[in-house]
Amino acid sequence: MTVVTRFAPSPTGYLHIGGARTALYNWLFAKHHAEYGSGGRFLLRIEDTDRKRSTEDAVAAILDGLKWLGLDWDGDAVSQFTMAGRHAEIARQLLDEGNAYKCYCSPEELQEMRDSARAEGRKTMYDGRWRDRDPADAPPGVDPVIRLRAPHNGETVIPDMVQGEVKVNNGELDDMILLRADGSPTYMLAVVVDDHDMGVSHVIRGDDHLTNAFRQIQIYHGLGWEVPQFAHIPLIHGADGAKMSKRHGALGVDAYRDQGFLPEAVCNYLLRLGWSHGDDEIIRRDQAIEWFALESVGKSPAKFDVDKLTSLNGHYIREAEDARLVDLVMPLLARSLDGGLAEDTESRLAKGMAGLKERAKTLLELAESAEIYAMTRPLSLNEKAAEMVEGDGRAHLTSLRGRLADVATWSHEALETAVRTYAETAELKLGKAAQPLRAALTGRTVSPSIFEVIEILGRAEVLGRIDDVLKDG
RNA sequence: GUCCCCUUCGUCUAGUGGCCUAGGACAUCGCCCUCUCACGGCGAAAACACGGGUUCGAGUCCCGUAGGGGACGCCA
Repeated sequence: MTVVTRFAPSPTGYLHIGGARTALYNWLFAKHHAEYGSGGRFLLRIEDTDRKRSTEDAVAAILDGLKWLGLDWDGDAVSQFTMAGRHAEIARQLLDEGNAYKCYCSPEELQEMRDSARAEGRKTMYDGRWRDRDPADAPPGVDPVIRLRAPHNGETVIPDMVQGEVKVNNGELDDMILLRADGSPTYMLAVVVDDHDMGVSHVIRGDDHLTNAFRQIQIYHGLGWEVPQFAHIPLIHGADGAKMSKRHGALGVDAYRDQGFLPEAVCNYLLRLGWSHGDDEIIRRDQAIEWFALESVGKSPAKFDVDKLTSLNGHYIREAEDARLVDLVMPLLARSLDGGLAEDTESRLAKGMAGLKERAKTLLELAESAEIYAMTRPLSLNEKAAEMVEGDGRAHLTSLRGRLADVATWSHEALETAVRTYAETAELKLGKAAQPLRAALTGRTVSPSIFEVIEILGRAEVLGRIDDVLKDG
């Protein structure tokens, strides 16, 4: 049997990190079955029935986020709103079959019902006052809502692939609204109908939907439809232990992109947040597809830890192709240097990327360290670097300038030999000579191997940068 | 308040009754490597929420307590 999963975000904002993980798990589960089972498809449905809160921008942001993460969906994204007619038709069917009824309560009346129930410590449920009332009693001029005639006795159980069997007494559940007074479907009805119509076999979503599943199962039963497999994955919590919500500082995936994270790092991190495969930490996508199973999803919520994401990101940066990193860094450099890039920045970066990427944990750090190849003369030295080219440092620099000018073959081996020879003759530790050089050539006290930097910058630029420093002061 | 769920190092987790003196990863701290910073290597510190059972034996099973979370909309 083919596995069909779906990701069903409501377009009220960006794709936040929790949603991204839900999408990842759905995608992985479908891909796993596509490659190792008897087929799998991953669908995308935009839950835009709330017209007031849904926006085009949000839809675009969500699609963008998924694409950035590399989570491609099968077929076109489905707009739930466009299915409203179908939803109403099903509500009508339920009504005709006696599994639903019209309720003429006003929103105010319901609010009172809830308020007094809570005040008295009772469950805040609809009391079913129109469940068996004669429709002839309907107040004139009031558009009714349609409610499900839910069972009052027995229990409803969710066989959940992550949470196990979760049960509730039907007495705890009230008759939910399926169709609003204006004829539009509620979320509960719409999800069930759409999942059924789209042939969804596995509903993998956040744990905050677990209690919704009870009600949805009742709708499936009312319709006589087969209930899909459920898998409610634990939520991601913020540092304070509460659910990561948008108003809680949860960031959109675009924010992580802007902070210099690679999509593969974000995916790897998200995958490991709540799921594990023994002691494995670095898990490439193809490996994830092979290994992913709902059985190994944990049951407890996890806190988001940027440090670990950052560490993973450093790993993936080191592993990334140099050319790709150059492409990612160039626009960042253009921005930070305000367009004033050295002419051969790109070719220098191509040569220097191997040394650069080893030292960066984010693309932002990478771009910052890459500035040494992009800046035009004269460089401005930071405070510590400026100190380093004073006094002894200045003297060494002067000597070193001469030695470098005389190096026959401009290779980092020959350059290193030249500098080492100088240090030995002057009876210096290599660092005493290397640091002033680094300061003069990069304006900083930290950089890739200074010999590599010298080679890449080229003789003219190197001598020029040294002269700039020796000139002033 | 009611219902549902969760509980192993600071964090993510391994662990499915004996292999646990509880393993790995991130973070932290030391040492090594070293032209700086990283990377890498080695090492340290760090956890089974608590209380009862069941069992020859419990981190692993059961019950309770505490703590945390989620859901209780004509939102999704």
